[in-house]
Amino acid sequence: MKKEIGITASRDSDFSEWYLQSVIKAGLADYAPAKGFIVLRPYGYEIWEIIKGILDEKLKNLGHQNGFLPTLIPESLLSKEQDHFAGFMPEVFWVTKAGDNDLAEKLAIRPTSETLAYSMFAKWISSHRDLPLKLNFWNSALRAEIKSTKPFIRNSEFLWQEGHTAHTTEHEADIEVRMILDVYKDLVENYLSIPTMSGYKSEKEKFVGAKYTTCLESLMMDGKSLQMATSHQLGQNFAKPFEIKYLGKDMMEHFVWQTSWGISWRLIGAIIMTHGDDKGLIIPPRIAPIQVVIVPIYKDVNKELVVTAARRLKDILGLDGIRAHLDDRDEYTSGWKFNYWETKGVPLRINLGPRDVENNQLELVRRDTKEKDIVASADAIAEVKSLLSNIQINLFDQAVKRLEEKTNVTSDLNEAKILLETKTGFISTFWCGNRKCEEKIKDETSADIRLIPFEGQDKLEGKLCICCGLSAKSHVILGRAY
RNA sequence: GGGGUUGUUGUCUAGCUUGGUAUGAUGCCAGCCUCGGGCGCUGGAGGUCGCCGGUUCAAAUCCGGCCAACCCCA
Repeated sequence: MKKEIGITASRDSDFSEWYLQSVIKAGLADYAPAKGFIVLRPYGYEIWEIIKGILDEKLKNLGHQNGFLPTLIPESLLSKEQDHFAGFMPEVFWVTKAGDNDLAEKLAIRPTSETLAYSMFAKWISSHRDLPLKLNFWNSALRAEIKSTKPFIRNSEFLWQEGHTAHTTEHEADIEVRMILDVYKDLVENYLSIPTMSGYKSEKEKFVGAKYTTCLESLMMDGKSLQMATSHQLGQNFAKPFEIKYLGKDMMEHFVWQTSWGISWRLIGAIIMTHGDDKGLIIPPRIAPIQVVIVPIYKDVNKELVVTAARRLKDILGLDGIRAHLDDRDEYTSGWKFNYWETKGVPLRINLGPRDVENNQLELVRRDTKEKDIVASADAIAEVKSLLSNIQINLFDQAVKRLEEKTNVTSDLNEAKILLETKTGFISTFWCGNRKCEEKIKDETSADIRLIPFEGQDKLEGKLCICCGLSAKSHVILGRAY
């Protein structure tokens, strides 16, 4: 009350500092001793576990199986696909020694596991009966980030999931690519409450080694774009150097068609940058480690009464599958706890004091709108459930509104530049497909072609490239990206 | 890759211009107080002043190098 504690940066005037404080003060993560690395603390890890649990189930339902790959990759293996190797080279960490002895061959700490996985695929696949092979790996990847690190968004090591599949036909791999992207879209939109745009990456921006890349892009509160997920059609680019071949029904040898795809803990950063406010996090209910926190309010004389009622309430909610937590710590005042749980982004709070116990009622406080409501104890479960789903939807709707407001249409490069500076966000426009233009757009506006949306590619008649004015080949979305 | 800002106790910070015993808050510990929006009181512990070197009788302070974090631009 008297002092500025909690988050001291304003979201709208100092977004970067606000983000940092939100992450640290909510107890999600902390800086690690080694540069560029962070430590995931229990609260942050719980969010990751929940996201992981949801996605893992979806992937298994689609017939994917989990495995685990080693962390080190021999240089000769990593370099087998040349584009891939050249693309990752600048950020690879190398292991060159074992104790005091130099290694005969350098070992790369995996920046991604395509080469590892596919050296194994070559051993495991020999018949069309072995296909499709659909594997998924929950692990970490290391890519050296020396400058511009940001917790969850850009670090030298990150947690992720990488899926790797092999198929008999190109078409089947195409379908896998899109199906996975749909799974990701469902996860991000319906669980994280973050609207996404989906489409293809340009040739310049696609995954190194891929035939094409599809992606989900979302708009953060500061108007910058964040890549949420990618799903790649690898064609036979890896199958050939790795000799992943099978004997088909036609008695002939064929190379497989492959896909790879992933999401990372970046999504946690996206949640913060999409929903947070000046008090800190707001976590969508479906992925909140604590969905409802109960804060008892009492004096010495009625402590027993209130805490007993609070315990009972917590148990009742728990039995109904609601992740409820009772903060019965005696050393903090209720007012302090209100602020504490708001910073941590718990979507719903129940204030329970002597007055409420006496009147068989509760006070419900939503994190997103800060609205307070008194409800009868008998209706607690129904009210909590309805509010949680309401908050889930409201967060999504708010984000959709922002996305719409911040997506501006123009076919003039100068205007695009002005819009990017004044209104921030996305520019919806057209492009001739020429890489020179793509680079010029970046030079002039600092904005990339974030994606070539799946939608709207059939209305190109008479549309001109924003850069060169020649007739357009694609509808594209420009944005400044993380 | 280029430029800028900043490093003082767990955290934030004063002191640096003009060299001389390290400032305050918060947090932490013990006790009291008891809670409807970061309560109050008393006492206590906590420091290689980012690191290395130089100048000096004396360096948080001046000089050089290095490291790290953050910001802006490519």
